[in-house]
Amino acid sequence: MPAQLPSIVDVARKAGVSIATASRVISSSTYPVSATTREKVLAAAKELKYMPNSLARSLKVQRSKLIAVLVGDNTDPYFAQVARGVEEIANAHGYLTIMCNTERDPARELAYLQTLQDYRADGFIIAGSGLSETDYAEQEQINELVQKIQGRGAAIVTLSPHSIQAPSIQSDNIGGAYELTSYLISLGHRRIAFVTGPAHVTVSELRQQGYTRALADASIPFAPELILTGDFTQAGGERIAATLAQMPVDQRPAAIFASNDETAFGLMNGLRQQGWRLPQDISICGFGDIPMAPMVIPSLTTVSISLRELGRAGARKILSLLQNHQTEPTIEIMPATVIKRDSTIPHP
Amino acid sequence: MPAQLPSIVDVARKAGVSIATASRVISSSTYPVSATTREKVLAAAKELKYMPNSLARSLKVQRSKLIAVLVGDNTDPYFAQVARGVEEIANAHGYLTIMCNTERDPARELAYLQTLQDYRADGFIIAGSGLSETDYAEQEQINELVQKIQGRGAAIVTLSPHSIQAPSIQSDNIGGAYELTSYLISLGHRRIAFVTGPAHVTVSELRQQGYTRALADASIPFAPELILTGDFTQAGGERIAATLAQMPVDQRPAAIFASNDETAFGLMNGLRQQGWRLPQDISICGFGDIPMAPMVIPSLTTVSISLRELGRAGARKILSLLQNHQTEPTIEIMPATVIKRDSTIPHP
DNA sequence: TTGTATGCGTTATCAA
DNA sequence: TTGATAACGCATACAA
Repeated sequence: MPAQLPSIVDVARKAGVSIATASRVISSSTYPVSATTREKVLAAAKELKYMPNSLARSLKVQRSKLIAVLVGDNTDPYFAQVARGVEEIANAHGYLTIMCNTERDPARELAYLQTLQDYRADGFIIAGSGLSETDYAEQEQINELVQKIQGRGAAIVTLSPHSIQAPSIQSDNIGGAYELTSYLISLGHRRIAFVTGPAHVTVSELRQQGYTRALADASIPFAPELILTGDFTQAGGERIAATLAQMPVDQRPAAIFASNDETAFGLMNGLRQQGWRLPQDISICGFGDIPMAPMVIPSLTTVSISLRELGRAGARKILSLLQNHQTEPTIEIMPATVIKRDSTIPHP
Repeated sequence: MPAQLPSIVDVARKAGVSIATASRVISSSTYPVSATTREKVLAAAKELKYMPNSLARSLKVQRSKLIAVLVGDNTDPYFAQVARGVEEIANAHGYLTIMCNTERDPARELAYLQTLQDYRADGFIIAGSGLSETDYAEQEQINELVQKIQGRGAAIVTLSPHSIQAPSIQSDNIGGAYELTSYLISLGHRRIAFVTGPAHVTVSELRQQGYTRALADASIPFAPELILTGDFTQAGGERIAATLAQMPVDQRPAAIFASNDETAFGLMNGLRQQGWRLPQDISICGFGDIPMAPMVIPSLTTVSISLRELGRAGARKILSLLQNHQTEPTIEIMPATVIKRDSTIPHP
């Protein structure tokens, strides 16, 4: 038998004022209320330990102060950092952050969009799971839903390339990969392998573009056999390490650029188990600069994309969109910087 | 000029039925509705692309289907795993998970509790930030708030020792630490150091208890100088490594038990910089078994406490509490198991 | 099986 | 400056 919480009606009664005036002081409206009655209301509220019902308020004012952050997996350091940045800004502005793990599954992404549309979330930050594939089943429904969400005045921002038509803030995947590859080249490496992420994940594809361009700009011929298929996991990296060990010695790459840090860790671990010495036998680098990157031995050369700042920027964008309603799919790029560490050394 | 979304009134009108019947089929109530009218309503809803307003529903039925998960920092792998487990179960049961980073600050914890009480969250999972200190300023307010939350039928569960009086599910910190210490002893070590967490963090204190008991049971005298003060961070571990290197050789520990994995990583890194060889010069182990633990070299011996399962258990507990209203501060213990890896070797 | 009407707790409009 | 009341969108007790 749960007890009822006092409502604003109780506060008004106890203070001996109308429910309207009670509401005015509680909601700290700009509407004029005399100092004395304000005090009375405040006193009554405190005495009753009144706590406003945000659901009722949200229903009435048509904004929930809820922000959904859709991530592939909140356990992944990449998404964790982004989500943290979002929560930081959101919380500072009185918004709540709802964590949605889509598992990079469009069906789950759609389901969460739907659920949070039902809750009338004010903002949606799509942090990942951007698939380049243009024909997955949910595509159409998602786009339609996005339209409705924007139509009712809610804001959507994507933080990676995505089929969703909405403003986007992205880290400089191409530029970062270009710089990193160029750095490897400057170290004297020419046979540089690239490990992709899961199929159709756009950030991986963009990084590959940067890699390809850097090679081209250095007039290094592209070698298809040096493109290895990973999946953004450590296990995937280890699998590739096994493959690498099978390659004829003269075909082996002198350096490997893994499209994310986890994969690089898997590579390091796997290669070491095969008896390779790091970084003497091969230079390895990753992408993302997750917290563990400086900790491993040898410390990992990688690209820092300031995930937390990306999350902050996304949240700020949501807040500004909520002010001046805009839906054009503009795109802002956040800088990425190469972090040189010990896992990459000059070519012998 | 945001467009209005269709309401159930529109659906009812379009279907040519009363609001009540429309509501019955939309909310899939058990209330009998003829097949034909049901079809009409469904058709109207689909045509209007109707999406129910969860805020209104929540306000009416007095349950929000919101679960708050209070963590110290969602970026910390410990909390990330727990939160993932919570979200997994919550989502499967139609609940939304709200991420609250308290930064281990009681003031922020209180603020979030308050905010989510305002949103009438159905469940609160306090995953961390349990302080053993009994006299921080917010103590009283938090307890009072907890009473009100439980009083209105919402559920609270803590996942670590906490001053909050509520059902709790905890991993076996004492037992795990006891087993781990015993394992070190079985390897022949006698001078075993213990690195604490931040002051007053209870999980750290419990782990220390396990450590102390294991020593006592093995009749190894307790050496106060072997208790080192850490803070659960890598940087803290590195700091301690520097201290360790200063110690007279004959006073140095043969093994170190760091109260969490991050600290152990910091130790490993710091000691290596001082020229120590691992694990030959010293055995190191941690607590938590975060994803990185098997990846570092040497792989880290630690205690696995199945964080994700802890999160799941917490969420399940919330769901069951929502059924049979209970507030007694019972406590369930989840097993912890020692994971033996390469960072610990027999004493020479 | 369907419909009417009330209320969940707010805010906002209008009149006083 | 204050107050009565409608409305936000939905679910349900009660009537029919």
